[in-house]
Amino acid sequence: MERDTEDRILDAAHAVFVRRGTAGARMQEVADEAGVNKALLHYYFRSKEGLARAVFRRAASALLPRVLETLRSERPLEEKVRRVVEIEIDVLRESPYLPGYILGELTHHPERIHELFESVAGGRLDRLGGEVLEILGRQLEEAEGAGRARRIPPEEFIMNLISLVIFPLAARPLLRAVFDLDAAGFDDLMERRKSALPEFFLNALRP
Amino acid sequence: MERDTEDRILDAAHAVFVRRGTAGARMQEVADEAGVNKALLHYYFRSKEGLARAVFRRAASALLPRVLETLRSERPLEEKVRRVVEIEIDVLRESPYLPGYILGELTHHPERIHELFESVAGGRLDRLGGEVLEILGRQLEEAEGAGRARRIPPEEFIMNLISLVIFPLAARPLLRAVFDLDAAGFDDLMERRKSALPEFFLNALRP
DNA sequence: GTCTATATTGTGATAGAC
DNA sequence: GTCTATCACAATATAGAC
Repeated sequence: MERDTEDRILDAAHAVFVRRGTAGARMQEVADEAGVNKALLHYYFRSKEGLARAVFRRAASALLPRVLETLRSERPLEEKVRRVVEIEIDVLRESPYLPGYILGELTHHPERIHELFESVAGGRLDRLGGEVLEILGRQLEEAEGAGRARRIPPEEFIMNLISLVIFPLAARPLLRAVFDLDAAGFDDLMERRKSALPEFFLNALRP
Repeated sequence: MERDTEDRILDAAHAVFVRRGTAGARMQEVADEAGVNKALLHYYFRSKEGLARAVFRRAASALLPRVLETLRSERPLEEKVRRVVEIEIDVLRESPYLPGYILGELTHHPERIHELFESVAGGRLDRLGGEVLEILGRQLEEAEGAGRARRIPPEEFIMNLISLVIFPLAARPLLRAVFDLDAAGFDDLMERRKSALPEFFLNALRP
């Protein structure tokens, strides 16, 4: 059965906007990709800006919520690290343009951060962030008390983990050039990273 | 004394293109910022694409060469780590949009990677990359032999170091939102990072 | 080298038939 | 809801005077 037209348009817009960036995307290309007429895009989303917001919200939803939920859970730290790494690498293998798109949008349209807020935790990203910090802070203190970890603030924990996972995928073309890798070589590198990265990261936490 | 007109235009274009992204930048805005007429931009750079290439090359030159040179030198590993962190944080404090711009451009115009090649090492980025890998590989082996480090491939060393330095600056608006920081709070975080990050990273290398 | 004026095309958006 | 036709203007690029 055919999907809803609105959904088809949003799917098409997602593909086009993420690949080209909002400013570089063309409404005509979205219409072609969705197999409908340009006018329909305006019927459903009123303007290019409206479509851009919807796409950005959806893109952010694909990346953030699962990671934040994992970090907020009561699993042990070691498991959190392994899960976050695996989730992100798997999601982004299917969507190689996603991290570059989000970082580019945040840079060139900083006001889009509001969309990101609304796409997560019902607009209370700061509150969710606070919860995550609290839980991680507690876990890190416990690990420190038990001599299993050195002292490290939860902000640093999150920032470093996310950096290590996302950046190589956002900088894919650059890394491929510097390391002289073809597409398959890069995929191998990422597959190895699923175990190498947790090892590296957990080693950094040792006392 | 007045600078060269061509330089003034390139400076203006750099400011505008980095802030707006290539697709979002307007030639009129560049002309206004440079204090000249639109037509002059075409006189010096022929087309918007020509200007975009010049800007991208220049932006890449601000980030990559110093880091690659540092990594290629014969300094001890510990010092390399500290220097790379300090250089990048200082450069990017002055140019907050730079990493997001570069990652966005690489995502939306992957062919720009050629500009990046030419801006570094006279077009032999892969060769320079190879040299860096060789030197770092040797240093890491020595450290491993002396029991000062665990086994880690040089690709992983570079990838992880660069990720940890650049990503938080590229994702600045996101981190500010999640951690609920104002501009000054974020600057503090980065200043602390100059010592916290080398500590974290070097700890990860221990056997 | 630098400007004004203009050509030309691209692009988001709307009106109105079906 | 979906289409065709068209508008209005934005944006790159060029011609030609000074």
